[in-house]
Amino acid sequence: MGKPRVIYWFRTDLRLHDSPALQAALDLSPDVLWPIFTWDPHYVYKAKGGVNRWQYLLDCQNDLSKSITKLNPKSKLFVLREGPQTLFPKLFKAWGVTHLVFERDTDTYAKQRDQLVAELARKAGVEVITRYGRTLWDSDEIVAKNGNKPTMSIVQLQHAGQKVGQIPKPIPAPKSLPDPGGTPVDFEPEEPDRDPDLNADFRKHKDKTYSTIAGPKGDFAVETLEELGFPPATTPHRGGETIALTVLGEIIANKKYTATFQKPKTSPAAFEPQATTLLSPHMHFGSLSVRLIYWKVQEVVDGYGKGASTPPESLTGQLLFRDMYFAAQAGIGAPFGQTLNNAYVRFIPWHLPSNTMEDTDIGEGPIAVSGSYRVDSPVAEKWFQRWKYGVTGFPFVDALMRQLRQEGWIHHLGRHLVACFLTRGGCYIHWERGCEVFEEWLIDHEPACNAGNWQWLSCTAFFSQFFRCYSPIAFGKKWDKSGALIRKYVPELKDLDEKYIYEPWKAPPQALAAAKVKIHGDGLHEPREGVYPEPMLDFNERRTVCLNAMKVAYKIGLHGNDEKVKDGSWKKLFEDAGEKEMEGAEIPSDDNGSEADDAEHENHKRKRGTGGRRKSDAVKQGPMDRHVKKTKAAA
DNA sequence: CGAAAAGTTGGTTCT
DNA sequence: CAGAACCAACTTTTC
Repeated sequence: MGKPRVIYWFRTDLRLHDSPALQAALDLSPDVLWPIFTWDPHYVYKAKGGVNRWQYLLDCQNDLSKSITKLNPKSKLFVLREGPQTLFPKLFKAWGVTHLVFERDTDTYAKQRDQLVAELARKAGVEVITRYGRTLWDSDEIVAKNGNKPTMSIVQLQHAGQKVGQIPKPIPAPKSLPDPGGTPVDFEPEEPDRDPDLNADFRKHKDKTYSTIAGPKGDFAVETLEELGFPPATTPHRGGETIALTVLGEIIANKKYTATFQKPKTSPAAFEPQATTLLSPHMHFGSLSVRLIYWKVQEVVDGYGKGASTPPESLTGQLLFRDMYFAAQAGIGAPFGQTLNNAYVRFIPWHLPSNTMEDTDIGEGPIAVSGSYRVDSPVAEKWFQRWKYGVTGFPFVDALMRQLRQEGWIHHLGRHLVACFLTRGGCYIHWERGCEVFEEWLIDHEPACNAGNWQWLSCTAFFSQFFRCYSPIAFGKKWDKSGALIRKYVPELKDLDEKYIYEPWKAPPQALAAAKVKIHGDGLHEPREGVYPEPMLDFNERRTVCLNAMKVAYKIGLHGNDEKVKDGSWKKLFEDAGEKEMEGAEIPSDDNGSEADDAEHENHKRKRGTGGRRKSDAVKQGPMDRHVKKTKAAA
């Protein structure tokens, strides 16, 4: 056998610093090394991601490619426009590959994809080498040390982490890279299944991807938004390892900020600058190593002496929570992101529940939830649309939701507020609906952290003190009395008196006239200029309803894997307990119900299957990141 | 084992 | 206006 001819497959580790897998590739002393990125059809078509996250990905790829070229002018990031599942067998042969090296991925879809690729490599006689560097500790090792159970609390994670051992120290970036070999692509390209293209609505024109493997110019260049058919991004946040390292450098240069950071004391209303580090999207794309952050911060903390904050509030504490969610995901597996078949999450009969694969007749797989949901209550559906598009009539909620949609990022505590409001603290809508919206819009969207946090905030798992309920009025006021965040993101209210900025429906006519704003309608239909919607619900009333309903649900104590949850007999338990607020029960409302059907244009209707549910229920199609493997149902 | 304390980040009222 | 007491009461961890 000749000298190693190595493909380094970049995926969610778009960096050169502290990459154990890249180090492993270089340790082979390769004759040639191709740094490549493949277009995953799941990412392009099946995962709903707004243009802002795409922009961030392209930023990371462009920066990485430049950094590679700096180390070796003959090399760069070779972007191949075909799915890895079909591309690799052809590539192994055409390029004479001996080794394939990559960083292990974490979520269910990615693990299945990697398993398939490893099998294809084995058949082609290509050796596969993987390393792990996505979290502080290897999540599988954490699970093993936690008694083969998912980590459902930070204490469990900390104890398991101690048993696993010291967090690996960062590996320096390589000083040189081998030449790439030849890159013939004289084989038949294969287009992936584009149906459904969950991003179709966002595209300006049909995407031109997959027409040629090496891209429009045949040079394996990084793709553009134009090529993907997307309009320009709206986010001010930009990606790439160079920026990430600069930002990290600035953070640790401020020793006091770094060493005394206390998350609960950072303001969700701060935006220029924001109160937290905004390193999460860099961690998501792997343009910054979490271990590098950990050790750089720890160094500052060690040198700071008295007064430094400690986990879980401190900066490193935030990283521990991230690891906790990854190890929870690793321990629970495929059902982690859903209620159904998940023994670790409570069953609560929220409105707008997910359809199962059975419900929709689109097959079955390790993921039991189809990505679509049932409209059990027109009022709830309308509340959901108003929440999603930032027209609830509660200015702080709306400011946060609009900031999220425009910029792809909001402060963690802001996420708490809007999540609590949608679920247990207002609308009583299923956390999976909110999880899907975040999945679509967050530039730092991480399946494990997103689902975990939604479970936390809805008191479904990880957290249970449901009587602690965020107020859409009081919570924002505490941080931002003058309403600066509202004035920026809800410009209709920018001139309203401070006294009414959190509750504009209470403003007297003179105050509204002075601010040139009318309080009217539901925000979904009227022109937005000069008009701000009425509050969509009575918060205090709904808070009481939700809290009581949560109490009943906790007492009944069903979990996602209970037979009663699957066969629908849960309903009798709740009815016997005298509970009225639950899936299938219409929400009493003065005027909200009548217009609810109008909101339906936002989503495609999907044909219903035989799930034993009422035929009249409307069905909505949502994102399908968790929708891993669809095979036609046998029957 | 059982009781007590703790748990990343609530709200309101009173001092 | 900062801080404590209270609200009503969950699960996990510690002692």
